[in-house]
Amino acid sequence: MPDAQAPPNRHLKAACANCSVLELCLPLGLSVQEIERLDTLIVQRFKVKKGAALYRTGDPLRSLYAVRIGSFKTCMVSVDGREQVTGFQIPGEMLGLDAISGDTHTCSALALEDSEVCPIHFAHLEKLAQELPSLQHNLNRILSREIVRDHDMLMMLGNMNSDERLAAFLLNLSQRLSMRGYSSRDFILKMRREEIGSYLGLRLETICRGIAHLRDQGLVEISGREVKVLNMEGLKQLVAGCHRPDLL
Amino acid sequence: MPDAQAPPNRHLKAACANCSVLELCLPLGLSVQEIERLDTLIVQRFKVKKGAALYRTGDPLRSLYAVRIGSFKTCMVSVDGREQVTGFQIPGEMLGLDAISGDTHTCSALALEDSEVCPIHFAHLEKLAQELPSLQHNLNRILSREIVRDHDMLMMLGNMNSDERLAAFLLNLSQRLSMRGYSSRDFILKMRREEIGSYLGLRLETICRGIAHLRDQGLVEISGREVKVLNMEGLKQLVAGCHRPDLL
DNA sequence: CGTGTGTTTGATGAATTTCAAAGCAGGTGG
DNA sequence: CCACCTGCTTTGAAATTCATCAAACACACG
Repeated sequence: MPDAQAPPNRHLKAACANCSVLELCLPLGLSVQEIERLDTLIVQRFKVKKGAALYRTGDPLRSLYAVRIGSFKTCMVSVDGREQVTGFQIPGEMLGLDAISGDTHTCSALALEDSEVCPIHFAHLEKLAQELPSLQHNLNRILSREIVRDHDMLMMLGNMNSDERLAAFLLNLSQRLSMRGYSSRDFILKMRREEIGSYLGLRLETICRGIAHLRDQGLVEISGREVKVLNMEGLKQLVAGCHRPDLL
Repeated sequence: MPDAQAPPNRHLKAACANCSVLELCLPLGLSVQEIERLDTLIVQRFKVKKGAALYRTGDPLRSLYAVRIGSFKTCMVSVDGREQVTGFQIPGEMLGLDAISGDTHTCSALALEDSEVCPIHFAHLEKLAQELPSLQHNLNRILSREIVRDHDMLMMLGNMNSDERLAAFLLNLSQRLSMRGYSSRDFILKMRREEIGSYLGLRLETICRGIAHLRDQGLVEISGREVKVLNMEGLKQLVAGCHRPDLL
């Protein structure tokens, strides 16, 4: 995962200079005027300290958030204190989409490192989207894409063994990072083994062993949080091997 | 699950007489005029034979679908032929939301019994939603709710053992059926053990054994596809016991 | 230098999958 | 109407994977 600094991709930054609502304005060809109107949504941007909550389960939905710098995990907590990580978010990705359904956040978003987000006031967004059909269309797509991602997760949890899950996780992260302009081969994990495990439905020890297996096969080199992908194709084959090639 | 006939709930039927887009028009208080305009979206409704596909992975998105009668499963298929069931849909529920993100269906929807659906032409829906803010808001919520549901599934797959998953599945189905006006205590499963297993990330044999366990505890009476819930509270305790009480 | 948090590795046991076989129900054709 | 398929379900026994428990290690920080 990236270090805590703005994404290096110049194209992205240029296209959406002042805001970081990449997800909202980039995918579709909005006009400059439209982007400027979008900018009016961004009344502020603010920092979240490592370990702090951007929002918590039960909080009323005020804003969606676009990650500008840093990274987050979203997680639900059960009575007995166990937590389930439902996702990791890196710069350019959205947070809070689950809250639209009931005007209340259904999970907590915690910063994995010192981070910065752009809040997007939801009521204003809906109002503006009403006037900008392409914005609305875009919002629909973003919501739908989240559904697709979740289905991919379900597929993974239903069909893959521990090593395959880990490989799929690394590939997915690698691909998302490269989309944002970071290296797809060298990156830093911002989360602990335990959090990866929760996300993949495994224990932290199983993650450690999985890492050892991938290392033994010469596919990756992982020491601590540093990841070097040595054999991208090999990783993909591992994932595709028993099951799905299309998860990427 | 219900037999293949229209939902018995008179209130629902009355409120949305000709269409079955319950999800779209009911949750929010639309005016009669608005509902009538919504009706214009429903150019037809059509039947899908048991085992037939409503749409398949890769099909272009033309319409979303509201299930009117019967039931469906959505599933993704891997190269080696294994399938992953990502959901079951009963009358009143929506199909196809995942296709919005890429204008292409990312899973296949197969009828579990002779069924009937209302297609909702998506381009028209977006157009109409532009003019009816409450409709748009509603669509946002529906999409978001799908995300919340998927997160609940992730939580379940990550935290629960086989018996707990099965109990949670039965409770969830029971609750959805009762929302549509069917009995929450007696219903017919329209899917095979194997499909339940795929959905819950388990093998069909494990489902069988789970059923036996629930029966031994006097919680349910299941013979073949017929389900009788004997102790609803007991089921809930089982689910809540080790993990999450809020899944319902 | 001690303390705390996070990671790694080993040994053991439990839960689930796999393999196998038998039972059951519904439908078809003799 | 019965016999016989075929597809689905149930149950048992063995094999495997993953979780649990436990201990050692690494590293950052006061």
